[in-house]
Amino acid sequence: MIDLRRLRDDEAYRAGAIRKGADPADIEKLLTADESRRTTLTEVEAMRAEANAASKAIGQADPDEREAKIAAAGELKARLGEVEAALQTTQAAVDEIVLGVPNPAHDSVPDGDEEDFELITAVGDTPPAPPMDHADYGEHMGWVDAERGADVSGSRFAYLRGEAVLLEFALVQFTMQKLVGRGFTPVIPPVLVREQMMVDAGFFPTDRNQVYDVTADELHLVGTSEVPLAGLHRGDRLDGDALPLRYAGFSTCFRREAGTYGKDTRGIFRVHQFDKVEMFIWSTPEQSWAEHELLLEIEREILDDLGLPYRVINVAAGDLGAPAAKKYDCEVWLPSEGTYRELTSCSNYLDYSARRLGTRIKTDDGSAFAHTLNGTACAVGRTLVFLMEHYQQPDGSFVVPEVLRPFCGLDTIAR
RNA sequence: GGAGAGGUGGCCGAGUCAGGUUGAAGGCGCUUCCCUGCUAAGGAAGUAACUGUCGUAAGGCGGUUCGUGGGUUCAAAUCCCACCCUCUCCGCCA
Repeated sequence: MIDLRRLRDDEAYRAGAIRKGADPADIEKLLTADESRRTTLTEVEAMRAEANAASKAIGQADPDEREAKIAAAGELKARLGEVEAALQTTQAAVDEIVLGVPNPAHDSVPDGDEEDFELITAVGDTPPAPPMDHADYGEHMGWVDAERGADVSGSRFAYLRGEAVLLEFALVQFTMQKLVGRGFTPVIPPVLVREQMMVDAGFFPTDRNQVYDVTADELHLVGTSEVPLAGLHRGDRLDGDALPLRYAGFSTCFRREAGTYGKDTRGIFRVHQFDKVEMFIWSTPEQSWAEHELLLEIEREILDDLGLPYRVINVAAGDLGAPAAKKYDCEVWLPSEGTYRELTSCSNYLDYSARRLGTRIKTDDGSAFAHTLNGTACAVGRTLVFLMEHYQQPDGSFVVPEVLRPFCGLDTIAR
């Protein structure tokens, strides 16, 4: 949620929101609505003070004065009711717009849209297409059964079988071990959450149609463990000395992928269900940019360890999600398509999410909102896609990346 | 799934079944000071959050909050309704 006061007072802040595509007219409307809300609030509070004083006086009044005083207080209350109704109206006007205003982009974020990213670095060679793309190769190895998946659950569902499952577990173990070494606390969170959690984590109402609902119990399947990880400190007052708090969540992720018909229909590149290790950090405002770089460093290290060629981009303002002030994408070379495709990313939300979550940090002179950051450590299914293309051999066999061998006990898998 | 008990400030815990100076007794913890070779013990004072507004500031004046949301009332921690959560017992279960 946007900081209304800063939006009012800080020109650059406002400009950052507009760079992300916020309508300047909406912002004007919001500021006007908030102005009128605060005026009305002052009025209401003055009247409440009067009413409170009147009630208090009744408690101390002589019995014979009571009747008159109660009647007077009653009138006061009626008038108060009218002004309170007006307050509700202005508050509703603010609420309607405020959740739609995105977090302003950071100064270091380039202007523009999807294609206007800033290239940070590119690592490794970009090989030509292998004999089989990942979809064919998955079938060849008996690792992916998309047909049966579709029979059982519909399109974009697949069975993962055989060594692919062992590779999945190896990836998870490898990633977790690395993160524990970096001071992350491993977490397996709930994957079904209440509506309020979705709202507080910033996914509702904007991404409602991407989420599966379990209507009978009014629960929602999370699209990422970021949601329940955000809930881990909702409403807390954190001790500044204990920060940063780093969590590594492992969970299955469920996404409806509405609006992607026809895109990425081969194999398991884009599916409704996959497993992911997600990093989530609670930080002080002073530390958060350093933590953002740390997330990128870890993501790069994982890709380096897996021997995948990739590039890092600084995503342009217009292509950032609403809560992110800055986001790096790590895009890995997908040989069959001859292009880089997103595998991981990391974002700094600053205090945008914490404001809604109500997560504060105790400070000497009061409190401040925490900063939250998140990043993909390993999106398992999609990582397998890249491994299948980069590690398949001309004879159809598969060479297991060095770093995964200790975790799955395999080195070369022949067919 | 059935039956009960309960959710109060950083923590413990009164107050709720006679609604009114109770934002909330008492204790613990914490901060400052006094005493004291040091420490412990003892003594004194202070100690909720959020928010509006005024002020350069210290701070002042208000509002809101006793699980959450509604309701009754001039007035609600206290009464009513719904929901959430925790605990105990029974049943069921990986």
